[in-house]
Amino acid sequence: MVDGAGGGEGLLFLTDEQLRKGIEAMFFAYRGFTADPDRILEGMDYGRAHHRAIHFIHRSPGTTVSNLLTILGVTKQSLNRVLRSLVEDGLVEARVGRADKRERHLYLTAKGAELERALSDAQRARMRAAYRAAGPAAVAGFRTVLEAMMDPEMRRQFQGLRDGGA
Amino acid sequence: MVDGAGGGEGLLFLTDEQLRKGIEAMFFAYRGFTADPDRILEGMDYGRAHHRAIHFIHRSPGTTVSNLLTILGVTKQSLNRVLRSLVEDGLVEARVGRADKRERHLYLTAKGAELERALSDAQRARMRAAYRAAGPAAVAGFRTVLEAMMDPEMRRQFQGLRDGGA
DNA sequence: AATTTACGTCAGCCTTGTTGACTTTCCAAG
DNA sequence: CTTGGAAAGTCAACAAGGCTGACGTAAATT
Repeated sequence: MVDGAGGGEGLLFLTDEQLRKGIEAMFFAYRGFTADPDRILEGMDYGRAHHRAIHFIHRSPGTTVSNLLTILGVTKQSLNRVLRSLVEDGLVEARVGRADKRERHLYLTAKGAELERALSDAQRARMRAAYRAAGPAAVAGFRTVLEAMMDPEMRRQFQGLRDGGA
Repeated sequence: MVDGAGGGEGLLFLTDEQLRKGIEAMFFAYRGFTADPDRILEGMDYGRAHHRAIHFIHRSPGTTVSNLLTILGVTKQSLNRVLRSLVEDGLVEARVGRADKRERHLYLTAKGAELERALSDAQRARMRAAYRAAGPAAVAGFRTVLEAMMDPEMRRQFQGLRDGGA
């Protein structure tokens, strides 16, 4: 740490300069964060939007389109385009709900799970390297600040999902 | 911290589940991170791309188009579209270099600086709140992990820029 | 003089967001 | 039972902002 962020000073480390560095760190880090999956996806007909859909279907199998809409924060029309191509290509299966036939429950096929694994392996590898380099205490701080940065609604989503809810 | 990331255990806290949570935290936090400026920009003719250009011109006044290209990681055609509208609208001034007349040195006008302030005030307010809620130790960890997550080239950019430099 | 560099621009394409209009299904009130 | 609204999902059309390719010009470099 070049500057005083890590010092033991009490409270007044929140200069505009400190905050600006945090902002830029988010910007550059997010680029790294998405770089590996983007590289895998390029050349296929898919993009980041497909990655996101696949990720959240994987982690909550059987979730509905509406659920996904809330989590991803896009319009249903936008999500639909992505979902349609994934279904057509046999990566995702959309089963009509038996309780409510309006709903589509989403599942990854074997092929979809395979792509999911390739994508998340790449992303996890970077995450793992960063975590290892930074150490457990830094990781805890990282997670704390990220949670504090979310919109309250998204934070609830995030925390709720952690306990494993579809 | 709900799970064991913050514990004092030696090394093996890097389960796939831990990593997945980190990945999702990045996703949700980045949404929050961009939400406030996006809200300000919507309605104007500008978007996130203009925000990024304005931000980096503000922090490195007199920077050239090439510099900006490297930092932002987009093509010149893409950046040019953004820059052209900012210059036309009188938010950015592009002065021909006196040492090297091929270069254009970029500066914010008073009007541009005003928008920059509105945007970064909003973003800093969120950052400040998150920092305050998380505390100094967490902030240090946050920055450490983010830096470790960047591509090496971008990390150099980031660290270089911290010491002040166009 | 020839080449390279920095920048600008035109044209066209792709991904991924948006809104608007529409169907099918469910449910609840009359 | 019917009807009317709400909810889930689909199709169409458009906009922002990435991209590549091709080309032009002025200035610097060799």
